[in-house]
Amino acid sequence: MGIQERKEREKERRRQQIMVAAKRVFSDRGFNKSTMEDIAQEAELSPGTLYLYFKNKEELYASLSLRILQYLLIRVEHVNEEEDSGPEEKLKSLVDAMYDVYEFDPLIIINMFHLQSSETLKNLSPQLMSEIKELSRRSLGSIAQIFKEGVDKGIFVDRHPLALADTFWSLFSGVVLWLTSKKIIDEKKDYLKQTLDVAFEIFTRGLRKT
Amino acid sequence: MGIQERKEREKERRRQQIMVAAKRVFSDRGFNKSTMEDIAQEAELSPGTLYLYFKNKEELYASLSLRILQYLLIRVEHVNEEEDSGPEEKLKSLVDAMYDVYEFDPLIIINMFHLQSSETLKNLSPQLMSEIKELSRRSLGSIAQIFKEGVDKGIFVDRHPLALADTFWSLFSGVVLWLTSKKIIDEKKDYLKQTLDVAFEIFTRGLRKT
Amino acid sequence: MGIQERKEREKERRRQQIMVAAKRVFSDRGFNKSTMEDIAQEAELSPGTLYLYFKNKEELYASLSLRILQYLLIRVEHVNEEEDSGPEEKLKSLVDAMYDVYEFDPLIIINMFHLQSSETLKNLSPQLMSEIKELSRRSLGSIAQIFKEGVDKGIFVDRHPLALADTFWSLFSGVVLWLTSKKIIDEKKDYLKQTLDVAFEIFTRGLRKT
Amino acid sequence: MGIQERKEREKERRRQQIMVAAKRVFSDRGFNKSTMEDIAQEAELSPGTLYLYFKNKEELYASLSLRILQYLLIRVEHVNEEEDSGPEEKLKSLVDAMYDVYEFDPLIIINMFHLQSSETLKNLSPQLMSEIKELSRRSLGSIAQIFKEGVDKGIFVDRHPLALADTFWSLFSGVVLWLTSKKIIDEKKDYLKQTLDVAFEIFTRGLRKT
DNA sequence: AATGAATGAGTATTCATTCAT
DNA sequence: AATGAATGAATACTCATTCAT
Repeated sequence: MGIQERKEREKERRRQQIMVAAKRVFSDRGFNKSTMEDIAQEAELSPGTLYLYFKNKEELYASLSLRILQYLLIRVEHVNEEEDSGPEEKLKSLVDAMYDVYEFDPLIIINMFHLQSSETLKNLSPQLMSEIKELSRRSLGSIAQIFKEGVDKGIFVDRHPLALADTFWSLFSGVVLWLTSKKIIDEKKDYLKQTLDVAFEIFTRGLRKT
Repeated sequence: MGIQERKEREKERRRQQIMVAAKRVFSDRGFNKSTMEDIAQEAELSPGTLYLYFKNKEELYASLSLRILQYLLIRVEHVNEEEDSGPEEKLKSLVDAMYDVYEFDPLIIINMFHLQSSETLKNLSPQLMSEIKELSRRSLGSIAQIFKEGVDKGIFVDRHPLALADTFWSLFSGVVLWLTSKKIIDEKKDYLKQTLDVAFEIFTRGLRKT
Repeated sequence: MGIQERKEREKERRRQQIMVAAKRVFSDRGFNKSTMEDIAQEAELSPGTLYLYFKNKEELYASLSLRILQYLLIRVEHVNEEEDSGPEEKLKSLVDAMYDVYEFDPLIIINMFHLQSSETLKNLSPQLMSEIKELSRRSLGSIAQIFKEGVDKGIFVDRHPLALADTFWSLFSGVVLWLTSKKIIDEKKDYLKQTLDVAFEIFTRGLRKT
Repeated sequence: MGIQERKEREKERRRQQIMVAAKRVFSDRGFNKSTMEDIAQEAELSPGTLYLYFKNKEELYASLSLRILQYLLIRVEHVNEEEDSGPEEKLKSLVDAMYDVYEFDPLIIINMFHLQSSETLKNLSPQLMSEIKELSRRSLGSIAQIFKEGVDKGIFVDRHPLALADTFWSLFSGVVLWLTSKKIIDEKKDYLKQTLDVAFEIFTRGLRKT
């Protein structure tokens, strides 16, 4: 391993360290209430150091989103590659994948939502932004592929696969957001898994042709 | 009409004037990018005046949410009161009601989501907060009532009515949020209504017992 | 005096108050070492208030320059309007005017120099910038007019009046800057008036045709 | 050549390398907008290395000034050593020398001016500061010597030679600064040489006794 | 009741300088 | 000697909120 390579690895480790801290702080306080100072403290670094690895606060935040999207894409593509599964089985695997993604980082939904603000996107480097767009597009496309297979085989109702993919994703993110919200308002917990189960069950039933 | 009462009415009118302005500004720029100055200007009032009617920025925002929730509750209760309708018809009316609520104020979803931030809730007066909680609870309860009827009559699958209500609400808010988000990222438009139709159709199909 | 007018006057007074404080602080420490906090303190105001009257630090600084330029232009035009004076007398009056301008605000030279930085001009509002340019142009034009008269009457050497005006201004500003600089390096004082006298005397002699 | 000496020479070469880079960067962006990082990059060194050769940013900047002053002194003393020239010829040579100095480093004027800031001088080592003072004093003294000769021989007007030297230097630096400034404000160019010619011509004429 | 000028705490970002390697 | 990653103090600017009029 050359010096160059070792340095590269060290640098990547630092980036990860910062992202882990940022994730914790952003999760706790949300984007606007989190300060770079907070994140620096959490990472046991100085504020200045953060800027050696991320152009600005927005880009640090977006980098978190990118990481989740990457994980999401990998999982979804993996589902699509299951050779022996039919559409129904793949849909089930997809639901499992979504659980995993959520557990990998519960922030995923809020991240995705945050990216909505056009103001936000102003400070993102074009490169990072196009990466995010691309990943988002590919993930959804991959999900749509599963539905297309079901539709083509006459197993799922004949609707546009992308509309089905949007519905699937909306159902997932809607439940997560809504229950996260309720958790705080009503102080209830752990209702999430059950509701997700009910939601996906009904969705799957509704999807079947007969 | 006594002087007292006339004053009260005048005060309420002012509140409404401010809320209308606030809704426009918040819709445009989102909560964090909107300044009290902006809202005051939109309402053709001075910043100081806003504080005569609302304790702070958070409370002004939450008041908007409250108004939408009130409208939501009225619509949903109205659906429940339809004497001659069966569960399927009521579900259909409910979907129509959701469209109306969304058109009454597209911010509804984002508002609901904003309330999630625990930081936010710190600045809310206990009274306003309990009103919001109560309305939220009653609206959901009223939605659940529709599902309960369907379940009881053996028309809908036998799941907990509140879980069904949560799913219904999640599906609606998820679609709105997700497509709002996509609109900006992918520059597409008007896909919302179609996707909502597909989503609710599948949900309704999935809900039926056979 | 109407309320509107009184308010306008009050506002102008505040602007002046801030400019006086800014002038003191900038004189003391120079542009870069002066903080808005310093100026606010000197003006016995809060930092935020400064921004109610000036868009940013650059614009506050440039406003000082503008004021001096206005004074300069008035003085120089006044010289040009002397009916009974010949070019020599006007040149003498011009020198007196320059003394006055310097005493009105010794910062004038440094201000003019500061405006040189193209970086600086980026933050100026186009309006303020064009005002400064215009005043600068007119002042120099007015000075050139004096020289033109002398040249036309065959009293001054036949050189381009604008070049003579530039030389005159350069001599003045050069002496001020250089001696200001020396004052600090060598801790000498009061040498300025003498040197300016010598400088202008030689310039005037050199200007005469024979 | 001993090892000690070779090291010394190597060290001096590095210093020069840094100063060349610094001159380029400072010329481009001015003192405040230039970062040590910029200079290090231009010199193809790391920021840390700069501090091995210069105590701080101020001292690096002042070292540039010192170098120009050294060049100035050499040129001026050379003029004084012209055996067969009379005061008028020497004055002409002096003007040529000033052109050369300016071309050697156009920053000279701005450098000299920068040293004015008393804040700046706080960070200079006493040694460097006294060197600069000394060089400045000797250069001016050498210029004054030329004027003294002219005054003594009855060729130049009878004024204090040092005052004449200050005037001469002020005229030169004033023209350079003023036209540099105008170049940016009015977008004109190449007017410098002409104006300097006019300025020095008038100065020379004004200096002659009759 | 209404105003709107004033406040001042809060924060992202920069960059000269240091120091472990 | 040279590096360059890390530091953290410094600062322009914003904006929710107050309060004298």
